[in-house]
Amino acid sequence: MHEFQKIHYVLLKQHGPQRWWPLNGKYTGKSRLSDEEKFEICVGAILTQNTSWKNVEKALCNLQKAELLKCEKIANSKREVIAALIRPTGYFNQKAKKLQLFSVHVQKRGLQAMFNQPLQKLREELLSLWGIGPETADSIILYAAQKPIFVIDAYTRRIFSRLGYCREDCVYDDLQRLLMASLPMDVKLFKEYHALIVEHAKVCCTKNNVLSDKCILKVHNLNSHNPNKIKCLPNS
DNA sequence: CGCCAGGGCCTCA
DNA sequence: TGAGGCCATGGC
Repeated sequence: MHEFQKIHYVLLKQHGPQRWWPLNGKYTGKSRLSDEEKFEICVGAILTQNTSWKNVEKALCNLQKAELLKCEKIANSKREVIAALIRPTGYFNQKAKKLQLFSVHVQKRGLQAMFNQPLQKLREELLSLWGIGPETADSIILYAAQKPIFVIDAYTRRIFSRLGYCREDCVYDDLQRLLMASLPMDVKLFKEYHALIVEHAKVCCTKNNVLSDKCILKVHNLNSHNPNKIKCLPNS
């Protein structure tokens, strides 16, 4: 078994199934999603940019209560109305713009038509939108469109850099290629793996806490990887 | 008070 | 391409 699969197994054993993506506060982990649910995931993916999920939940709740958590509603509302509702997530002016540009695009394009494309086509289309970067695009692809791609975020970089596989400031696509090269293209695996990374980072791999002794990855000696053996990700 | 949180865009060299 | 500034709230 490759080490990346072993790490997933160990994290799963410690933290249990995460059942992402959370939908209106609940973790169901279901794979059949309505268009409304898919859209809600997209909204959450945008709102959680550099923001704790707690604050995103408040914003989603506000949108829900105002009955604006729908593509057409967000697309046709006033910018200030959206901004006020998503205020708890911070960057509310920018994010209101991002949500509206995304919603207008989806409205014109059609969610199904977009998501039915091959993965790379979908990724290019998402990345062409203002406000959608690689992590947000990949979160949408994996959790909303349910196509196999590994989401890289600050937690992923932190954990895998501390395990010796990359630099903490490594290039997004480089780390993504490294991880995906040794894992089966499995949507459920990628969903759970990413969720487990987030959970693990929150619980015992925080910024100021470098692989503590209670960290299961350290216990299993999975941090013995030598970056000189397998080529450390080039940053330049 | 400071740091951090499931980033991304813009500018400038 | 890369470093640095900017966006901004809430929890601890």
